[in-house]
Amino acid sequence: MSTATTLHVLADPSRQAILDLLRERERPVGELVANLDQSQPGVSRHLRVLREAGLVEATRDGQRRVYRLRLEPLEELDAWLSTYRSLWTARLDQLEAHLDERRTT
Amino acid sequence: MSTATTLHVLADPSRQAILDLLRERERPVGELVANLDQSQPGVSRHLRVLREAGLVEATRDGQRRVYRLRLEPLEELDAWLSTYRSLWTARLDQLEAHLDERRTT
DNA sequence: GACTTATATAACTCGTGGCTAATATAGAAG
DNA sequence: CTTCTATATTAGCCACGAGTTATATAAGTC
Repeated sequence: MSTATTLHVLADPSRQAILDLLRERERPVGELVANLDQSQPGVSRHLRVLREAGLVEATRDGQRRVYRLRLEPLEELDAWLSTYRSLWTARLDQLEAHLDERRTT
Repeated sequence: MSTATTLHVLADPSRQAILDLLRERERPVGELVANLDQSQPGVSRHLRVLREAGLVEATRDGQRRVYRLRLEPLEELDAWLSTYRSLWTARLDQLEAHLDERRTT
């Protein structure tokens, strides 16, 4: 899944809230609905989007479906972001170098 | 600016392409247009969105406007992502611990 | 099988966002 | 002040996405 997809899926407050809940522990849909101030179909729809983006996965438990977090897309996003991270660490390095120079001269 | 805003703004291929170009060096609008296979108004509109999200900033140079990257929102995004990063580093730690245990027993 | 609970899907409405073409602004040059 | 160049804004169109209500599916209970 592309990082653009992951970004788009993450850029929704309801879905962020779902991920925040699943970050603590896996949960059935009903428990998510109870915590989310949104209709059950709405939550199910978000779960579908998250599932298709690989950000969550579900297993059946009787008539319930238990959802849990999948970290892979977040790791990919982290990798993408790291190409920018080098820019601000470089900036810090420059600052340190500058301070070093001032100290030694 | 909220991370949700940053995520939404980043979740567009055209804007990602703009940031990729600005990652190398600052550039005037015309140079971006020349590299972007999109109309000038389209690029200007994306630049506005990026500007309002704090991801780029512009300075005048005669009749041109030179755009450059701003890292702050990306750093915020990185900080947000780091709350999840601990989850997969934890996973790695567990793996290591498991391997250690196998080695010592 | 009839009924209940848990979850998913469908149908619909409504706002947002991206694209383009046309126009406006603003500085540079003559 | 007219003209040219660089960039921004506006207006209109179309697609997408989020929310809701109603309905379907599927498992559990009696």
